[in-house]
Amino acid sequence: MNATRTPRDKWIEQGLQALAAGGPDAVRVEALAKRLRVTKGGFYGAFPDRDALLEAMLDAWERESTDEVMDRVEREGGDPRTKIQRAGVLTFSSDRLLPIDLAIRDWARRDAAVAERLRRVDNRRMALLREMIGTFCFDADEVEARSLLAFCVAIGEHFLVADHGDRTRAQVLVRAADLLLNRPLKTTATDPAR
Amino acid sequence: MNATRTPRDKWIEQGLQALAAGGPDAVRVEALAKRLRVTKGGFYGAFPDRDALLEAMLDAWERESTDEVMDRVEREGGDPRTKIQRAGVLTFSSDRLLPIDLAIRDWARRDAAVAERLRRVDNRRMALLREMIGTFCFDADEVEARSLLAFCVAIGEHFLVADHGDRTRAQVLVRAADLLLNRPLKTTATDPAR
DNA sequence: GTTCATGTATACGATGCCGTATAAAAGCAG
DNA sequence: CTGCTTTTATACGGCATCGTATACATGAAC
Repeated sequence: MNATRTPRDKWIEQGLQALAAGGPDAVRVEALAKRLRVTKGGFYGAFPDRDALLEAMLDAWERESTDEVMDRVEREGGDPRTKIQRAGVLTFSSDRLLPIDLAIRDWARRDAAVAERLRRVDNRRMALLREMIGTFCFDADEVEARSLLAFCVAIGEHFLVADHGDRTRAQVLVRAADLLLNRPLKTTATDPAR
Repeated sequence: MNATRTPRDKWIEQGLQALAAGGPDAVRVEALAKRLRVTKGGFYGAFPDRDALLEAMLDAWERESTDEVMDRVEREGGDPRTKIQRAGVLTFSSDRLLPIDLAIRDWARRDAAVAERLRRVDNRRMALLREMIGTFCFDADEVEARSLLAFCVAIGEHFLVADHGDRTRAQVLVRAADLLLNRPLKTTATDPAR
């Protein structure tokens, strides 16, 4: 019936890899074909044109990075903090999803349709963050601010190249997470006494 | 003596605009020539090849976004917080520098040489942040964490598309800045009493 | 105004890419 | 095995781009 020797999914997956590695401009039909050890002949049977592949890639990414992650987070349960941490791990520690995510963010700066998709995804992630931070912080404005900070650091961290002296980036991130996610947020500082 | 009708600088500037608008792949000799209302004939008198232009663009950007900004910050003086805020304004509120900065960050994820330049720039910015935050926070680890948070939000903010309900992004950012940069960092929350 | 250097236009070959057309090949049904 | 369907290879036209070559134009020096 349907043979489908190298199916749509293979093109989409290879396209996402190319996107992650070189941005949307790197998603080129013939290059993907080469990596699939095939010529582009079959591509135009699976997709009308290159734009259709880009759309399908975005569909796949959106589904994978919302529904699938959320499903797993909910299914495995746990308290709010555990859930949000798992969501973070599932998307931002994934060698697979993270580079795609970052590439799409840059892409979204130049393409309104991509930005619209990213908005849906980001809003769901922000909702998770709000929920978690709202369990220990009761000022709605501050919840929003902390959520934004947490999200920005999860993303922005990968766009910074600064060093931290003796410390590793991971160590600094742990401390930053403490500041944002621990209840008292006691500061070391400012000793009004002296 | 030297005529230089459309000099190197024009090509570099136009190249940076193209970079900001479409990433490194958008820096194409003939496209730049068109925008300069010229053909590419003269380009290869000013640069040996396209790569030389990219290098020159990075040189110009690096100089402009470190030395020039730092010079102005130092020259105009003020207390630490004023200085760091001015540095932030000069680079991240500039309609000119900001898009270039973001494009270079994405570029750096794929090109080690670009990443090395960005490292120099980011390290100088982090030094400013540490200096400022160190004026009210005396735990070195926390200074580092807050500096990273501040930097990440300055960058990451532009890669997020989430909404914030009734609030504007700017309002949430103000609150976030309060959390990071105001001394007590007292949290609303957690009332250990109840 | 003549001369010279330098920037500029135009034409060229080479490459890489898209999308189409057509023929070969490989799987499936009977 | 035969015939049909689906995937693949190959070849093509068209376009954009790079970098080179060469002739033209323009400003500066004299």
